[in-house]
Amino acid sequence: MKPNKETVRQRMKRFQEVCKNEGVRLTFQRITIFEAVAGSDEHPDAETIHKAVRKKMPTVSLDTVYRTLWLLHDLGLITTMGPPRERVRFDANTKPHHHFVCTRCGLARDFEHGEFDALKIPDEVKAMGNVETARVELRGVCFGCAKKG
Amino acid sequence: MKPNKETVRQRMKRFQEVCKNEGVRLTFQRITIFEAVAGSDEHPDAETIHKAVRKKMPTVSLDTVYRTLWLLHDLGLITTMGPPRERVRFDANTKPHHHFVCTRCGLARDFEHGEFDALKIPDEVKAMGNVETARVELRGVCFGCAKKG
DNA sequence: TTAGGTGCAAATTCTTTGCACCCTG
DNA sequence: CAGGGTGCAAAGAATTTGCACCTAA
Repeated sequence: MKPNKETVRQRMKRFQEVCKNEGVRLTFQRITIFEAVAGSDEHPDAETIHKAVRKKMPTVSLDTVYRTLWLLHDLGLITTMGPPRERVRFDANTKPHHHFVCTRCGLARDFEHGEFDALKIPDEVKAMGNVETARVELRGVCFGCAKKG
Repeated sequence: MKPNKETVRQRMKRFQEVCKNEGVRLTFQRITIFEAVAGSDEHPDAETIHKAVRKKMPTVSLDTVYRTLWLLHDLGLITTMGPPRERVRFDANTKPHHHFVCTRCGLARDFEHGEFDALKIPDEVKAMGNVETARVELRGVCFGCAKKG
């Protein structure tokens, strides 16, 4: 489930390239924070990421984590998802993908599915604007929660 | 675009029935707040709703608006959508529907589309849990924003 | 009548900002 | 070495809660 070494390596590489191209400095904080997001598939929120990076970098502040996450977001290196009533959550998977979200525990899992990437846009929507991305969000109860009753 | 009289009437009726069934009291505040959401298609946030209901009910407090909205949500009478980095927005359209969201101005428009309601759930996701709802979110730039450059 | 609902104000929670010092390029 | 980046502390915005009074059923 967790991104494998190779995936993480690719993401780090792209991160470094984009930063160089955009003239964004590669600081220890940014590298460590991006690494944390790139190595997780749990759509962590800012505070979770902060806790994780503190292990390598005990003095990093939460506000730097926020600043860095939104910077990475603006660079197109990570995306966000905001299940209502929860904190914003971050995701280093920038390939087209979709979500399964458990309405009970908040578990959010990515999945890729070519069919969903290629949905035919209804004319009604074409009349609203230019669609750039399509994301399907499937909601339900995960088996973990279902078991607990 | 705006829900027509008949739609609003139906929503109000359902609201009253559900409240009766669930033993939830029909207060002036609740009626007015639900009416405001039911009569809008703009996915207003709590503060927008507060401003709107104040016209009819100048003393209503923002916290009552919040409490009422989440109550309506828990009763299944309204749903929420949370575009990242924005406030939670509410929606009285509980029929299966999907969203077009402008990434520039935040415009969010509902659309119905049978094909999207009936998406075939991938086996991979069936292994995660029981899917209850499927919602497609199309993101792009609306024509209003595209024009402004 | 009476339990549930409301308004007020204060508390929380999450997130952002100003500023002086620091470090990458 | 210069300008972007960081940590700290404090501000801000959105949302929730405690409590005494009020009102729908």
